[in-house]
Amino acid sequence: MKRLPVPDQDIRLAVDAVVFGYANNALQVLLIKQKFGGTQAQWALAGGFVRTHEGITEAVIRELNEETGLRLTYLEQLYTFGDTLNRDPRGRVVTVAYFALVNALTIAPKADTDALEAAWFPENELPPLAFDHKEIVAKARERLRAKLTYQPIGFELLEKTFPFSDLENLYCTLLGKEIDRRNFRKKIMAFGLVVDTGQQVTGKSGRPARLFRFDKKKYQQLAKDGFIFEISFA
Amino acid sequence: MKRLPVPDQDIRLAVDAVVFGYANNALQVLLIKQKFGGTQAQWALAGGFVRTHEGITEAVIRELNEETGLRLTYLEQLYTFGDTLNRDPRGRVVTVAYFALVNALTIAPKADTDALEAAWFPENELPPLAFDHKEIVAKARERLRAKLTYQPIGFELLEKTFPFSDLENLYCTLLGKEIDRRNFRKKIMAFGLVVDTGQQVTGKSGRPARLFRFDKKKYQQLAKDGFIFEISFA
DNA sequence: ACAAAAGTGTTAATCTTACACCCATGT
DNA sequence: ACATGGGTGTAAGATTAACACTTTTGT
Repeated sequence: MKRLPVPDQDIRLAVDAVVFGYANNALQVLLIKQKFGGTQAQWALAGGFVRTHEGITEAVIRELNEETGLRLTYLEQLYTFGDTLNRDPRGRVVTVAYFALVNALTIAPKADTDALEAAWFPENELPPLAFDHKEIVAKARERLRAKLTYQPIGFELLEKTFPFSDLENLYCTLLGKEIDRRNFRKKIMAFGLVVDTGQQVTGKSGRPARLFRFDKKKYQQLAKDGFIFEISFA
Repeated sequence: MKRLPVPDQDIRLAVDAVVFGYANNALQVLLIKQKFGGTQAQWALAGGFVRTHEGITEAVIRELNEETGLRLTYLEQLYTFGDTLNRDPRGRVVTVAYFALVNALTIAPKADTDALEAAWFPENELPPLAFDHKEIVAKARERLRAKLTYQPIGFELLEKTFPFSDLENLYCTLLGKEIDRRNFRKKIMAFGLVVDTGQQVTGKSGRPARLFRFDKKKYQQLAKDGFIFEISFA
């Protein structure tokens, strides 16, 4: 088979991931301290260059694993940043950004690989970021806000079983709105996708909370038939 | 300034555009007959390789202009296809796909440039497509369906002034639903974004239709303040 | 007994749906 | 006069929004 012509191009392809977690009633963003730059090392998103023989999604998963060992609960492509020619001082780099969620802020420190330091920052206390990563985080934040209202994505930020108030808080915090607790519970429960595990959680002050679980299988079943998890607020 | 290291990578970056038009009560897709392949030349999306010193959006616009001379009414990034290593026989090619709309199916034949042939196909009569372009079109189609219900994107497929029935038809056709004409008109009019131009269009049989116009400026103003053009159907 | 958080129903208002006839023009 | 597509209102049903007190535990 004839090898068809391919153009000369001096463009690198990278991937970056905006990983969100939820802790202390606040949205947290995962950042990595860059290797290069010495004392001026900046914080940046997890990511790196795509290898010639790996898919781009494969590449993000690999980079995230190398840098943090995190176990993701959700991953989707976000947007490709390639309109700015000098986003990266190393040359022309186009990056495919991903949007990821985790339900536990556990970073496995891996001394043997390339990450110097990985840490969680509350979204309103982000340090200065490398490249155009601030813009990428903003886009991811917007995606998160939007998806919360039409996909059951909030559950991916909570542990498998959770008290209902955690869910309430998550929605209030991430959407920046006060939400009527009674109406919220009614709406969520009406889907029939959140089930009572029977367990209770005690320990804190106040009445013990029951623990709930999101029935993901049932959701995926329904989603196939065109069901949309949609929730709106006053 | 020290030149930082950049990896060896043998990946090309391309852009492709799914351009939709609306004519004869049907959604139309713009396709280009590929230059290479001789008698086996296949139809494909408009697109090509990104140049080292141009932005990716710039690249789609350039390619579209070179190949068709089309005047777009809407353009946004769709998705980046880079998980399949052999999507392109020429080697590892990652493509950033764009989603575009036009309100007139006018292709300027440009003999001097690279396009052999460009043509519109109704969405249900697409020929076999090159690479994974079928998948890309499917994704764009899905985006179109989704956006129709929460962004005033349908207007981009109509001429500047249009009879209301065109808008009705467009929604019915593209969403594959029967829509109550009275309710539809009420909902659309309630936004206050579609204004009567006072003109009428006659010529066809039946009562003459008034011509309307979408007030894009007003929409953009409202959109800044968080307004969402949302429309749902029974 | 009190503090702290969890849990729960009803009503009014709004929005959505279903539905059928008259109007203005060309032939 | 009739055929063709354009234009319009109302009533019943469904959904959403507003609102406050009781329950269970720990201290």
